[in-house]
Amino acid sequence: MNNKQELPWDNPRFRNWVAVARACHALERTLAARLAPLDLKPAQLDVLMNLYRHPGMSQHDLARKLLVGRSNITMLLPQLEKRRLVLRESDPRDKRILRLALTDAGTTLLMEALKIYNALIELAMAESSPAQCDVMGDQMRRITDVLDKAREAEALHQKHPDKPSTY
Amino acid sequence: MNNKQELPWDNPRFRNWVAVARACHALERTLAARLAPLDLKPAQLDVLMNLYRHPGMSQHDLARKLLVGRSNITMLLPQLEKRRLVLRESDPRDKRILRLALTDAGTTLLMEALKIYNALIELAMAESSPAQCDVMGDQMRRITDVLDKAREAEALHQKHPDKPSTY
DNA sequence: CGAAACTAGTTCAATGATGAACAAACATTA
DNA sequence: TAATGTTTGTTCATCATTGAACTAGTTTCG
Repeated sequence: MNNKQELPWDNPRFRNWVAVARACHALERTLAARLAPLDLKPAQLDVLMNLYRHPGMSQHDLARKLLVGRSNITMLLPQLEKRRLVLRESDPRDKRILRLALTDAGTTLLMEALKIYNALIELAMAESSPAQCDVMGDQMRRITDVLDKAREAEALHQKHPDKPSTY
Repeated sequence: MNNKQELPWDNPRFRNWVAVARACHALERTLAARLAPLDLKPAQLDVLMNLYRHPGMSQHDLARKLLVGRSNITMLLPQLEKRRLVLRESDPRDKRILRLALTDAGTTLLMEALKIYNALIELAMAESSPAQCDVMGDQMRRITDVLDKAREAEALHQKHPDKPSTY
């Protein structure tokens, strides 16, 4: 029996990544609890954050940024629109596209939520020096890049179920 | 107008944490795609991993480890039990408790899944040195600790909806 | 032009996660 | 022992997320 097969836990990268996943999950859970008074969920906060940074985004762009399906955005936005936090208007140049932007109320609520989010992050990372933080952030950005490229590469090999296959 | 109010994005900790969240989400998504051939989801892999490391766990312990509700475990386990990956047997000392353990098939499947997971992590973190990795992992473990303590502290201030309040 | 291919957004059924309320098995205390 | 409270796991209604199929608008190119 291959009993001495190397366990992934012996791999520092593996062990440390598991810690990342755990911390991420824990922080998201805590964030959800602290955002509850604003009647806002982490997913909605992500939307507001992205619209603040990139006003005029299309829903497709937003879905790509958030790494979720387009249909998710479709389900998510009407709630925010009804609460007058987000504006959705058709692009005159391309009638398929809906351009998204925050309203003033949306911006105000976002700032409230960001205070909460930022305070939580400060609490969680209080003992991490800025230098350590940057080392971590750089690694994370590299990871995101690698995975984006991997996703792209794989996308070439499997046809979209939407589009008719081009044989 | 308080137009010069400090944006969280100016805070290195905030900016770097956002990168963590993005990377985590991206990796989880990719992992889900690569686990699909095994008919296994990330949440199920988490269960198998924990049962491998801590055989004989109760469902409650497992829920705490995974940071999910107990009901989630109740919904998750029967699938794995039907696939003969997990054993669930009542503790003779305390008939409320169900002790969990992997079957041989469960262990085998776990090892397959871990190969995939480990390969993905190696790909994603290929450019991170072990030292950087450890710096990152240490920070993450600190974060998890801080948040666990915060959760504990808050738990004292709100009664369980389960239990009758003790006034 | 006009047919074919593509793109943006929506709908919908299936699946997952959540928390409150519950039942049964223990623990504690009088 | 009886009464009360606590812990474990389950049930269930609700909401979130997903991907496939669909509509409508746009581009490509013969």
